[in-house]
Amino acid sequence: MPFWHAQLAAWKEAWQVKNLPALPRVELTPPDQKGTLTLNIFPLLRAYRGDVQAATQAVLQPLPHILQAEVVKGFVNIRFAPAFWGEFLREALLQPQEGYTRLSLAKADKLMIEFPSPNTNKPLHLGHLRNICLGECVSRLWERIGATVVRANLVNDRGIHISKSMLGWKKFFAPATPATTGKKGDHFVGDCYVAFEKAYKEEVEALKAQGLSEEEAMVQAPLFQEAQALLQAWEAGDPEVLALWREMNSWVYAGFDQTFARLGIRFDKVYYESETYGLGKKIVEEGLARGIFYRSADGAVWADLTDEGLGKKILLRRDGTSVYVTQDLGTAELKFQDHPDLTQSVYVIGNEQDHHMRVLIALLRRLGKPYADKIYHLSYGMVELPTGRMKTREGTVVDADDLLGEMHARAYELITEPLPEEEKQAIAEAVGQAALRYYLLRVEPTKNIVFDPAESIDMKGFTGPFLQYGYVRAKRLLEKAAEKGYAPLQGELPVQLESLEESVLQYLYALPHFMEVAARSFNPALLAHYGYELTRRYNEFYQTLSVLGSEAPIRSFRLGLSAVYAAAIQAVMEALTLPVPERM
RNA sequence: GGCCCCGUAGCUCAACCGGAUAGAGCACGGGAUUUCUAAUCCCGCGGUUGCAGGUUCGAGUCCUGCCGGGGUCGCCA
Repeated sequence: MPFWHAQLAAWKEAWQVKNLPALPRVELTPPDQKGTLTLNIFPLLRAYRGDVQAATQAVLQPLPHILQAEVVKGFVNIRFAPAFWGEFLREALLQPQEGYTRLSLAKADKLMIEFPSPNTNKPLHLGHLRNICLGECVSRLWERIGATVVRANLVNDRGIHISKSMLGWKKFFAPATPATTGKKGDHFVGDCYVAFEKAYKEEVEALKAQGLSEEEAMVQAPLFQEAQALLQAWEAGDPEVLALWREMNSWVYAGFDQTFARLGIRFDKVYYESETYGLGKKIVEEGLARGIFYRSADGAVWADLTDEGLGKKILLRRDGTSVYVTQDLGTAELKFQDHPDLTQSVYVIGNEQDHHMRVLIALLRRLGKPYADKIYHLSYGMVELPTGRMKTREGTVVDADDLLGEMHARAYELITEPLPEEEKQAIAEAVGQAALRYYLLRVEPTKNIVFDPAESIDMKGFTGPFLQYGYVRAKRLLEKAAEKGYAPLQGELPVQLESLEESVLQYLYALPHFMEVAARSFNPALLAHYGYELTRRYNEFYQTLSVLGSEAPIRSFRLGLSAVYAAAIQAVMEALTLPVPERM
């Protein structure tokens, strides 16, 4: 409901006093109709026996400053008088932080938001960037509406894939290091992993040529056997294996930290699966003892979830080592040990793991964990190439660092303002990232994104730089006004407003609504579209009407409008994780 | 085969609890700058919302079936 929240509360109250059957829906009036807000009174007509006049009057009575109300079918379109907008702009300007762009709606909520949880055997790619943008954006949105947020990263630092990169290093790279090769640590380790996969594939092909099936070949290949032995040695605590593991991880972390820093994200808490899988195993043992799980003849431990349509799930291999879900059980428990007062535990994970997450929640429910129902899987679609999925082994992965560099270079080319080199670099970084991040956030999380490396990400139109540009122009306008001694919202208000002004005001007014809905629905795309539409309207206003050149009361009002626009779009960009440049 | 997600203009996406004539960007064609940054603005072109039923004052939205794409379904994470 796009009523600025404080006013909405008063209005709702007035309604409850009347004891009417239903509140009318409040919507933004569509652009082709005259008005700012529309009250949809269709649902009320029954109570008023089809008397549109009576229903309209009842609805309008508690609202202040109505200039005009037009009834079209079941819709009551309201326009507000300049006095209303003057009040609104003043309040928004007085408290751009607490009252307008930051809300106190979710003070009781405390969320842990887990992202991006990378594996430590390859560098970050475009899929991780989508994950990071979503996770950080959702975190900021909830903070904006008043909640406490704990950002958590879960590092998948153990498992067969790690053994593979370790073997890859031993066989093909040792004793080289990132330091000796000058390569970024995560990329270096990624190369080790790819080298392993290549050699492994060759072994599998050779075995298949000898008549083995694909499945047999994959298990019997010497490199795979070696990797498994390495994993067992790791779980047994072999000091030599652990030392190499630690060293290679430190290379990867140094690389990740560099990319995280460039993206401006940090975590309140980092979990390592190497530290949580033990707890996971313990939970499985307990479940086994309580008869919730069972042991098969070969010694593996299972959960039977067939009655929930989730099939059977292995929890411990026959050699006793843990699998993915085992460590996730431990991590889930640990999160609530660390923060017992969490109201929600959010996992930002791709939709390829929808099934896995359902299994995890089902297992926790069976174990009687009260937090099982506080888990929310923020599932998002894949970032695909026109040719299909990105695949490490085929070298079609779009590397995060490469893409950031490319965006920076392209943004740099577009800078026309004469500015010092250092500032140009900073702007290029801000604009490049905004284009990339907006591109990833403007699509609803559930949908797949097709990224075509041949067609670069746009900087014009429905893009991040579009929002930045609107902001920069508004700020420069305000600066120039200040130089001339013009102040916003001084003296009298204009007698009547231009429709282009009302168009901007309508959207400014709706900011808190969009902020709240985007947060609660975990859907940044809503705010991305809001920010675009708001800026589109402001640009139209800016392009068509003069601010500095207009008469005093109008100028002052338009400056107020511009100041609130700047505050609003800044808040939107911050929530969407877009950098906010002052020039471009 | 079972389950999950997706299907809207040539392409990329919207449509807030079911609401008014389904809207933007890109691309394409035309136009706007003696005035606040042209990464902007204006005009034009572009639709059987995958198909068929159902629910109701009203369906892109909800329900059923089908078609197409993707994901996933006991020992990768």
